[in-house]
Amino acid sequence: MDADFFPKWKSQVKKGTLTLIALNTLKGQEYYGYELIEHIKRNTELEIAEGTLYPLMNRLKKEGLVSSKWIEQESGIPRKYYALTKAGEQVLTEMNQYWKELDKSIQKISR
Amino acid sequence: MDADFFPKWKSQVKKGTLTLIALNTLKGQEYYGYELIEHIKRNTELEIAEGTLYPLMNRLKKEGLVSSKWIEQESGIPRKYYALTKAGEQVLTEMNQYWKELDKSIQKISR
DNA sequence: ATCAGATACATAGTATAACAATGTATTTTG
DNA sequence: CAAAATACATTGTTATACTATGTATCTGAT
Repeated sequence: MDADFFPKWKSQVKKGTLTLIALNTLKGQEYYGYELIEHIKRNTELEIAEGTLYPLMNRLKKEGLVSSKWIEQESGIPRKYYALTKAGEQVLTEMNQYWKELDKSIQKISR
Repeated sequence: MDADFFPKWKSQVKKGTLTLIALNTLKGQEYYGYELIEHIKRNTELEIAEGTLYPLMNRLKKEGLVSSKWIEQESGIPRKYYALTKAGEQVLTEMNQYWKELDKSIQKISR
């Protein structure tokens, strides 16, 4: 038996799930990348590697689901803030609906 | 915008999720591959391609989470039945717990 | 009787996404 | 003053779902 099965499985479950979480987090408030990672870690117990988040946001931007803008800081490194677009909101609604059904199915078969 | 985003996302969400669903389905009852696909399709609205399920079951077998045995049919092609092992039951319990927490987090941030 | 579709297994190749490792640069804290 | 935290980013690796394809048997409709 592979003792690493569970951690590997958790990593696989994140595929897709992280997108859902990131978009939901951006609903109603803008965040910059590093802040998003911290916020998600605190609110979901989920670790997102930086090497996961930045490529993810680039994909979402390319898909038109989020927009981004650089904000200069009075001191320090400028921050790139992400915001949910109209298209992003629409897709997110579909995604949340799908997730709900999925969870319902899993609850049904796992009892 | 990429109109195919949503279908592609759904496919990504299946990564890991299908393992959870397959193992839960095998809890309490044995199924053969083709039957598993049909059963899952009926109970979850989830399509599992055959090219997904058979490699998945082989992985789970290699991990020791399921066992398999061939059952000859009076007529027709023999069927390979899968059963959850003790180790599989234990891991499944962890997985169901993790999923529960994950869903709770998502419900929290998506309101 | 024949042919299409369902049943039942399986594999090879492709695409996608998470992660570790690495890199740059600045600011804060001990 | 050095280490840790902040803040961005990319490259290469790994795991998994899917399409396409292949084999073989059985059932139902014309």
